[in-house]
Amino acid sequence: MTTPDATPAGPTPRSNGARAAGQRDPDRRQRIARAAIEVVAEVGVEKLTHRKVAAAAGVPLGSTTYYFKTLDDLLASALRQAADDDVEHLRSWAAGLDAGGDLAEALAELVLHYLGPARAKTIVEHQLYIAALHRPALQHVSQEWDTALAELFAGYTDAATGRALSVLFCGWQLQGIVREQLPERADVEASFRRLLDR
Amino acid sequence: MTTPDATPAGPTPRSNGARAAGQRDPDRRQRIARAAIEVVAEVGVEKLTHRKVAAAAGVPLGSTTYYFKTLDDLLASALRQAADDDVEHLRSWAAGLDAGGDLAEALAELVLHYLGPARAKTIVEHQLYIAALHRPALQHVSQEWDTALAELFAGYTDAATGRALSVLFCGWQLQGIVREQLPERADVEASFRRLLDR
DNA sequence: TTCGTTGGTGTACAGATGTACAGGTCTGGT
DNA sequence: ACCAGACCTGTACATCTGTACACCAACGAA
Repeated sequence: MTTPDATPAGPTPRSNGARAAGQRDPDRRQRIARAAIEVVAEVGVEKLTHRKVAAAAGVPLGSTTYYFKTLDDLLASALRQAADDDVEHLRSWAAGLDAGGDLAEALAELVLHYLGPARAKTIVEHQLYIAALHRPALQHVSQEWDTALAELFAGYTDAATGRALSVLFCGWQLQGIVREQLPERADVEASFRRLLDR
Repeated sequence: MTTPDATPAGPTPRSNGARAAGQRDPDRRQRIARAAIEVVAEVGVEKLTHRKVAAAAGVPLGSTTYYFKTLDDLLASALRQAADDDVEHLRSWAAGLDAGGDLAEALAELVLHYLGPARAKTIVEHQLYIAALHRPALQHVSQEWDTALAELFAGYTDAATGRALSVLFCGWQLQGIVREQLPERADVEASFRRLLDR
């Protein structure tokens, strides 16, 4: 992770089968943004550097500064990317939701998914979310993120309940990521049920 | 904030009325830790440096490295200090709570306090909390923090409800610090009430 | 008084970092 | 075939960072 020589784009000017200078690579910007997310997951926001991202993305250092003028730009794109990916994931979860099913049960399942299989993703998202606190330009991305969550949940109930569900949902995530032990599914489910029952 | 010359301990070896070398100052360690909290509040964890803390605390650079071998040590102490201060604040809040009063109302009030007058404190605490994610030695501090919260709330209800209340409480805080607009007191109160009603 | 010990400071240094930029390579239009 | 411009890369540099450490001041014991 310290030396960029593991990347396919080696120091050889050309002749290498890897990508040479001048070649178009339209996805590269997004690849770099996703690599930044990866780096944040591994080392935390406070140790995010151009060089680490370049190494993780398999691109030369100059490439990261070419696509992102400043490190904050990179962080901003990473946050946006993470938010977009997550909202999309949530929508597909909602699409697969049984119409007549138990919402409290499904929400508990979702929480445990975010704290189990998708734990790394959850951690990154919270890191980026908090990083936005000192970057006014990013705050609206974070806001839209949990607004989308609230609206999604509101679709099954009403606006106020949707909001409350999203708050509780974020709370379970936040408290979950600092503990090794997952919360009891029954406890999570019961808490959602209480918000849903009138 | 760049030059440490604003501190009472100037470069003059002695003669100055300010503290000279060799003088005892038992509170200095704690003062530095609190200064670190201040710096995090201003610039975020990712830009915490020995020098900034030294400037904020009004001590020479050598002093911060004398009391805290490494920067992570400093961050750890800051987190512990913040947690201790907060738990103490919560306990005094609980002590002043009317025994027969409405808990949902009081909790909503508390949330708005953390998002209003004590907003800066809330932001720092979340920053430090998240920073602990990549520092295993610190995770138990974060855990104890919200465990204390849950136990405090459980004192008025039961263990499961206390936990749920603390989760919802953290959720409101988290979503609140990225928005300028405070949540509606009625909404917050209603959400707590739903967890409390059986 | 004398002197060892503890507490505190200023400075130096090696390493890492963000960023600019000159130059190289390819593409698409004419 | 030619060229203008877009795309991309490697490197250099000023700056900032954590940390070590030699030095000094005060205190307390003898």
